Amino acid sequence: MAKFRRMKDSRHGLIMEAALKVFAEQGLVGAGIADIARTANISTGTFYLYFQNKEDLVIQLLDESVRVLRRTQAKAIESEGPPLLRFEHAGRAFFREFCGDRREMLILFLRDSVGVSHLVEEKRKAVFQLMIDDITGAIIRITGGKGRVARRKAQVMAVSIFGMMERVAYHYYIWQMGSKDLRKVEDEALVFIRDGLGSVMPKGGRRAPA
Amino acid sequence: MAKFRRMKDSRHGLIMEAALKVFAEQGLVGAGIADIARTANISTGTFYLYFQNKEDLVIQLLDESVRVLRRTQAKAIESEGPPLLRFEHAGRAFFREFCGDRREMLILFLRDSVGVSHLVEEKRKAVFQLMIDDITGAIIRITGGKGRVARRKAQVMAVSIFGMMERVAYHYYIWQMGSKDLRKVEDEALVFIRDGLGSVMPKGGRRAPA
Amino acid sequence: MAKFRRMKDSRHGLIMEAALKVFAEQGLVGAGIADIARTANISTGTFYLYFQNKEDLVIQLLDESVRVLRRTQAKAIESEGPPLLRFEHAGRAFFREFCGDRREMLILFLRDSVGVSHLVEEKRKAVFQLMIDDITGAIIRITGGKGRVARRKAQVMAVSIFGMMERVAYHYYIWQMGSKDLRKVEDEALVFIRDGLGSVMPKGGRRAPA
Amino acid sequence: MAKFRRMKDSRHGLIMEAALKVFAEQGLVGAGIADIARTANISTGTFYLYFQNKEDLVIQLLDESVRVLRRTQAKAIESEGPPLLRFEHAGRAFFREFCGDRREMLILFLRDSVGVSHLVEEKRKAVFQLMIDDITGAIIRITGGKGRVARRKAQVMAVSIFGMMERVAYHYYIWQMGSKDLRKVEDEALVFIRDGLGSVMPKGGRRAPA
DNA sequence: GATGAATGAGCGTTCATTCAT
DNA sequence: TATGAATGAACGCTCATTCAT
Repeated sequence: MAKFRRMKDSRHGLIMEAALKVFAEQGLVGAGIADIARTANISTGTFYLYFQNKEDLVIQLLDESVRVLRRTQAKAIESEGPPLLRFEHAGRAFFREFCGDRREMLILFLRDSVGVSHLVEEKRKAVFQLMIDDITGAIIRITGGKGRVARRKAQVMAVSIFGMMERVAYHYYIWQMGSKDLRKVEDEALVFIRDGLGSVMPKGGRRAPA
Repeated sequence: MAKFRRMKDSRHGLIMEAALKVFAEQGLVGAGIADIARTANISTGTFYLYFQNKEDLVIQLLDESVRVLRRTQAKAIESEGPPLLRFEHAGRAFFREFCGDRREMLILFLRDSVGVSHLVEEKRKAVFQLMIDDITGAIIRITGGKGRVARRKAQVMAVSIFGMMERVAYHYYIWQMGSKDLRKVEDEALVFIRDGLGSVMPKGGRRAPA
Repeated sequence: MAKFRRMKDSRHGLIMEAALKVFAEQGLVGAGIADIARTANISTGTFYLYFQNKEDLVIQLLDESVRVLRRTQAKAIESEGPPLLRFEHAGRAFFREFCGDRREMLILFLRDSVGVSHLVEEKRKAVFQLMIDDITGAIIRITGGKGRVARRKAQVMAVSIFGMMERVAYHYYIWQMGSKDLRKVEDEALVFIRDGLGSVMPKGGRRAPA
Repeated sequence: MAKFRRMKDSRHGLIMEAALKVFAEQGLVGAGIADIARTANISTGTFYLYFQNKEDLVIQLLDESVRVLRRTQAKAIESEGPPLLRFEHAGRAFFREFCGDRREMLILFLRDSVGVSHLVEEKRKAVFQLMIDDITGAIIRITGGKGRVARRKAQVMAVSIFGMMERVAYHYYIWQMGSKDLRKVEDEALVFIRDGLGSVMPKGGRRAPA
């Protein structure tokens, strides 16, 4: 549980941090094991003491990134207030605590791990499924929908919301295009989601944007 | 303009078709120039008569894919009816005519061209900017917003909508996860967008889903 | 059929010659692909145009060596004279035309290909079986033995004779230990075999040593 | 002398036993120091307390194997009866007590130590010389030959006989090809030798095969 | 003595790119 | 234009050996 609370504590974590940094700078393909090892101040041989191979590293990095992301989400969703507000908190946590504070993880997650190999892509599938399920559950809790139609509807929404968050993150945090006022961008994205959720809200649960 | 109306007409286009096929099957990293050449029934040497290098191929492929995508969008947006409906048509065209009919381009666009190299990533940035601008323009036309705030709002929406479409495409068309009823998925995604757009609509422009 | 009559004619053969030389000098383990390529005046990449990998090279080399060896044997066995004499010719051909003229093949065959990998060892098994069968057939022809007991006896003899030839070759040709008068060594080894064959000879087919 | 009477008594011997086992299973090249250490229940560091390096291990193993082999031979040769019979006993002892009971040593001796490195090959030369000298001595004792010609003749015979035994051992004990009735194989090999020895026997020392 | 984490030189192999034909 | 054999830099990975504890 505390295994990676501070990744730098262990050699294993140290290498992961170094890899994240190097990947963010050079891209996954452009970064060799030697680069990672150099950054982590170890030898290439030592790298293979902690990871089976480069693919294994990417998968572990993906795992860790998702663990971090879900932790921020879980904390936000457990905050006080009505469900919709807590949902909004989760969105804010994604932008601030993940995109902002763990930019390198974001880059690995959205950019470097895409289309790399069969195994990594399978891992991505699993990881996305997990995130989608989380969001789907939250939507169902908010909207109170029942039945398989409502479930599918909620799932499509979850996929949509996740896609939105991703692209906003890629656009404004990774590429740093468009408005630099990330707080406003974030607000508007969340309003968009809230209004999108409107159609499945039980009653007059929709309010004017803050 | 007519250069690629039918890619297979030219040698150049033939290679691009072959590359799309091979990339979709083996991934960009897993596919060598030799594989592409074999599929296109040419020699590796000939490949370099038409493309500077692999990167150039990817960039041209990206260009062509976006050209195709924008053509379907332009056609849909030019259809008859109120702006919101035409916007919806564009969404449908994306799913049916691009994701469905040009799956290989979709895969290149969303999977294989991600995080490949600096140059390709720059191209992606440019291409995404283009698409975002298209959508932003359409949103402004629909909502009639004015001023820089409305513009930024519209842009964030455009980014959000594009992200949604992407992830839905990736999830249901590339990974083929979740519901197999693509028509329903598509409907629900579009409803979600339409409701999201609600907050910036001039008046009671929102209707119940079809 | 004429594929390797003169190995140097083809690039493929050129590499094989180079490899034989390098292996004989540095041993199979001590010789890298780079060494072979340098000796053959090609690049490492070119090596892989002609051979799948190092193991494949060894197996092809083994194949070629055995082909050469069997050709000398076949030619000798087809000479004129009584069976026993022709058998003796084959022995002489082994020493002079294989051990003497193709020393590098001998070294690969008896030294470098031993215990290298599962695949190579399997190849060796097959190749030895072939040689043993050749000799077994010749013995049966000479002694006129019939039945399964005679066959097993002939096979054990064949294995024994082959082992003898091998060790004499290794001792005097590879290690170059003991007497330098290879002609005399060869004579005595062949006499030993002839006398050993005595026990299965039909009648008074045994003569005093020359 | 008593150092290895029971190899397992000492740590040193324990490692040697483990190495023999691992080499027989994985081949010398396929077996790493780590594998040997694991099998011997020690750490890789400890390995280097007892052996200078891998090469040293192989050389010591070769030494020990030959020591064991020569002990069985010496015991057999000291048995009662006429010289030729005692010689035959030695042959039987080789098959039963070495090939059969110490198969792992046989494998190291005939397969794994071949063509490994310059140093190991030198050791092999020395070790083979020793064995050849033993046999040469025995042959001279049996045949009563005198002079340098007889000596060379005896040496070639010794080399031949050793080669025979080797190949029979490799074929039937290591590869386990051909007849499974090892007793009969052994008988026939020994008869072959006895008859081969005939030419140098003083008088009518040759008998019909058993 | 005993450990086992750390090392790093070295290897086999790939593949985008070139160029003589 | 078209070819495809040739290139060689670059990579991932292994493993015998060392040494601080």
